This record gives sequence, structure tokens and C-alpha cells, in this order.
Amino acid sequence: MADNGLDTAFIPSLHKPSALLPIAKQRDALLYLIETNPVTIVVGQTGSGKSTQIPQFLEQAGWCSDGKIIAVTQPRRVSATTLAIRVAEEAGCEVGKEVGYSIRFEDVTSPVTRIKFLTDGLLIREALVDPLLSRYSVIMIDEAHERSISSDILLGLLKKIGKKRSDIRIIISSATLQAEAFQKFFSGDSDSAESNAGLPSIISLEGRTYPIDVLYLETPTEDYIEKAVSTVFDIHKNEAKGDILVFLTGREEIDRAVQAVAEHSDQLPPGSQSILPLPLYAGLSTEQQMYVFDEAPVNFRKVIFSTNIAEASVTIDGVVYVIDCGFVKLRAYNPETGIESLTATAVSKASAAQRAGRAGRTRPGKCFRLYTEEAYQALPEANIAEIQRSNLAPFILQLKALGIDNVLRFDFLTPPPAELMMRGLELLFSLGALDDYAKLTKPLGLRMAELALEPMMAKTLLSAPSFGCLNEMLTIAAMTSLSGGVWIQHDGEKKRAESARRKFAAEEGDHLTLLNVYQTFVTKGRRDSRFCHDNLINFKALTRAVSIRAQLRRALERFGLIADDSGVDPGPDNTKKSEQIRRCLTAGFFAHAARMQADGTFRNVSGTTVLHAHPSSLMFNRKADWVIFHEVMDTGNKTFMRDITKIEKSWLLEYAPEFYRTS
DNA sequence: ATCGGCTGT
Repeated sequence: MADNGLDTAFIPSLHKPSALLPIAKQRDALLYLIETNPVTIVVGQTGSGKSTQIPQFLEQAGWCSDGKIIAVTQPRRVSATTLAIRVAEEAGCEVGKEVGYSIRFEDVTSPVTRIKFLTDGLLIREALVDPLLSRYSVIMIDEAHERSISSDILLGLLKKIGKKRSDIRIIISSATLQAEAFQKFFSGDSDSAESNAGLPSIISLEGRTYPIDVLYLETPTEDYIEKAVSTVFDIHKNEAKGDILVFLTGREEIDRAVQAVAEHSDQLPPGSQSILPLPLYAGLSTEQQMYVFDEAPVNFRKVIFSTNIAEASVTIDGVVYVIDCGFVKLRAYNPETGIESLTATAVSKASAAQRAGRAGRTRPGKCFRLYTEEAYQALPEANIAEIQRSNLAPFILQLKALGIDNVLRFDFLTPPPAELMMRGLELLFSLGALDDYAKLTKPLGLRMAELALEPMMAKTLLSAPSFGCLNEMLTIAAMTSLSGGVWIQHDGEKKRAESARRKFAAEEGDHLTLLNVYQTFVTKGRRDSRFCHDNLINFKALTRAVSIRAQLRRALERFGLIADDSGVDPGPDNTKKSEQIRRCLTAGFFAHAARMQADGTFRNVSGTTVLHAHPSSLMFNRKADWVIFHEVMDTGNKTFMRDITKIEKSWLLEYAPEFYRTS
């Protein structure tokens, strides 16, 4: 593979030979534990090489000899692909051959694949087809400490699978001190006589990180943004060179801080080194995000103001100083109201440690915490797991499809509150996915589980053929499931963003507007790179929508509900068509209905909650009567609906008579 | 008058 030896002298420095990693010394101990225990817990610091070395050790030790595969799950797509690339390189093979990866839309594996990196969500889907995951000899759940819903559910599934398959080996990999919780979960206290009683072993792997000095405030600060900015200048004046990474909670704070630094840096003494402030958050275009990886120009110190995206998802080399404001925006779901909230919350100790660790990747670093040491001591050890604060309807549907009928008794690492389960079951019942006995209905419930969509949108899409709008609904389903949104977020261009949006506006609301955006993109914008740029549309998001739509279309073909064309439609100027689309949306989103009040705000159907059209919606500052919405979120002072479409009240009674029988 | 980060045949 080495291209003709011209630069052989450089090759060792490109990637360090794995024999030099400390993990190599523990190889035999590790293999022995895995050989003799059904479950092994690996606690490895960053840089320990656990994700890259363990699967190779296992492969060499013969765990693939009978044609079985070693699976390593990751919470994020990028980590699955980059790990596969690195391990393939070390193993001297092409990615997709002996070492491969599988993520949604990209299956880079082949019949010879022995080590496979995949997202945890995808492995759950594989269990739908192969409930015992019989292709795999070893499954390693990496980054289990992050406690994503999918990895939590996988742990429960694997515990079950382990009781039926004495040959399978499970490895739980975690970076922090939550190993005991995993150990307890997998201990042999279960009812099965077959389970290998006793506690799973924990093995700690030596890391390769540099020491980090952690500094606290002596007195708490009133304004952590201001304090962050002044700390940046203090570091700049007093500390050796090295880039600075600042954790704030959101876009607004970041834009404010970037601006403040830009203004102040004019006052730095002429001739001295200057400061280059850069924003980093998910809403930026890929292009804008890439600036943080560029080396700062000569005589500039790079300062990155980032959301939590830099805590685990994005790694920036060259960071020597971290400033941690101590807060993070966390999503929570209120089962009583069905409303999600997104509010700033104090970080956990685990999170604070992870943030600090970002300073010590290339040399010793410093972390400045913008809170007192007493405040740190009072922080919770870890965040409340996602599964305990989310809308569980999508996951209940998956569990039911996996044959787990009694979801209330599913073995969760930490069980979600009963109210969350009840709310999810109720929603699925009202959508017709579950029957009176809470069994998955066929074909509706089963098909909903197979679609990679939230239950309400799955129901909408499956209803579309009877409304004669399947092609349009495929597009709308794909567009609304784009997590980051369709539009590029950028400070200082509010006017342009609004006028760009107006070009695609449909009077009936946001869903038909999204349909317009997609149709214009596939006819005009796909090859013309300026189209997205000029209209402040996120090219990556739209490209993803094309893939999602194709995938949904294939699923509907499989169900025998065939869509008949390429997705380019005459468009919603046909008012009959537009009405059918809105009726169809009502058939799935009846539980998300609201009515406008005289003052321009909205109320939900029971009249208990005041809702606002989000400023990014077409219904913002426009008149309407009844509407349905895709999503609702409480951001602290107001509750916003996103993706809103006008409907008729009578449709609610027509399509959800049971749900609305009291009103 | 505005939105943490992920994910799915």
C-alpha cells in the first residue's frame, strides 16, 4: 500500500505504530478476560487505543475464524468512519474489505469483512432482522458512558442476547468512572440459571494524555460571557502560545463573545500578537466550520468559541487552553405536556472533565473554569441519561418490533420514569400503531417501526397513498427529519435569510414551503453550487434530504405502496393537491394542533398552553386559525412551534374522532 | 424577534 517507498522516512510519523501504545502491554490480559467472561468492561482514557486496538487483538486471536464478525458501535457517524479508516490503514487493507464500516446510507463492508464499525442505532435496526445478532462473535459498545438512548437500549438487548448465546462476547467501553454501573447491570443476579454468575471484570487501560492544570474562580461571576472574554485576554497576555477553546451554550452567546473579542483586540498594543476569534456551532455551514481547523495566520492566536459540539464530536488540535462556562443546553421532555424544553443547565463533573481534557491533546494544558471550586463540588457526577428525559414513542415502537411486548419490564440500565413510558404508549395507541392490548398492529404499527421516521410522521407518510399525495409527502417527511434545519444560520444576515425564505414561501405554511425548496433544489440547485449559497440553503442538508427521500421511497415500495415518479411534481399550485397534503398531515399530527388567539399567539387544543410561531416559520406574524405543527420546544421564556401548516378544525374531528371525542 | 449535540433500509 505504501506508495513506492519515496517517502519511507516519513511514514512512521504519519501514524504511530500500534506496538508503541500502552495498550499493547495489556494485550494478553485483555484477551484472557474476554475469553473467560461473557461481559468485559474496559475503562480507557482518551488515547489508550481501545477502539482501534481491541478489535484487531480479537481478530488476531481468532474471534473471526468461523466467519463471524467483530462489531464496534459508535454514537456518531463520523467516528464510525474515521475509526474504520484508521484500523484498515493499520491492518494494511482497503476500507470495506477486512475492516469496514456501516452507517445509514453507507455500507462499506463486504463478505470478507471481519471488523465492522457501525453506529449504535444501526445495530438496533440489524436486530430487527437478526434478533440474536448471530453474525457477530464479539460486540463492543464504545463510548457507553455517553449514554445515548441507542446504546442504552443496546445494552438491554445484549443482556438478553447473552442469556441465549453463550458464545457471544460483550465489551462495554467507557471513558469515565461509571464502570460500576455497567458492572452491576451485567452482574449475574438475574433469574437465568445459565448466566455466568458473578461480576463482569473491569480492566483499566493506560491513556496518553498530558497533564492539565485546572483553575477555578475565587468568587462566582455574574456574567460568564464577559468573564470568558476577559479570561481570553488574560491568557493572551500572560500565557505561552497555544490556541484557546471556549465552551458557551449557544449561538447567541457565541456571536456576542466573538464580536466582543474582535472589538477589544483593536486595543492590543500595535506589533504584538493579535487574536483571531472564531465561532463553532452545528448551524454553521461546513465551510464556516472548517475555519477552526485552519492554522491561525502568523502573529495570531486562535480562539474558538464553541457550543458543546467541541466536547466530543469535533476535535481541534493545537488547543492548549480551555475556558469552561460551566453550562450546557440540554433537551428535556415533559410527559405531562408533551413539550420538549431546551434550556441551559449546569454541566456534570463528567462533562467538565471531558471539556478540560480538550486542552491536553498535544501538550500540557490549562483549563479555566468560570465557577468556584465549591460550585464544582456541588455538580452532579453525570448528566441524567437521555433515555430518562426524552420522548420515548420512537423507541417503544422499535422495542415492540423487536418482539419485546412488555416494554415496561424491559431491562434498562436506568429505567425511564413511568410517565414517559405511558405518554409514549398513549401516543402510539392514538396513532393506531398499538391495539387495545398494547400489541403492535399489523401492518400499520410494524410498518411505522420499519420507517426511519418519528411515529407521527411515519403515520402521515403511510396515510399519504389514500390522500393521493405520496410523492409530496415523501419529500415533506425527508425535509422535516433534517435535524439541523434547511437554512444556514449566520449572524448579521437576518434580512437576507428572510428574503431568501420568502422566495419559496407557500401561503398554506411551512410544510409546503419545504416542498418548494426541495423541488427547486433537485431541479436547479443540485449542480449549481451558487444556488444554495445565494439562498442561504444548507447544501449538505438538502443532499441528505435526497438520500432520506430515496430510502423512504424504497421502504414504501417494499410495503407495496408504490410512488410513481422521481419526486419532481407539478407543485402545490394545484390547490386540490395542497388540501390533500394538509389533510394528510392532520391524519398524523392531530395531537399537535393549535388555534390562533386574537392577540396572535396560539393555544393548544385543551387551552392549557400558550404557544408561539417560531420566528423562522412562515406563520410568524401571519394570520391563521387552526394549525398543526411538527415540533414544539420551550426555550426558557417562550414555547415555540416549528414547521407549521394551516388546517381546518373539522379535519381534526374527521381523522382523530377518538382523540378529540371529548371536545 | 430565534435553535445544545447526536441518530435510523
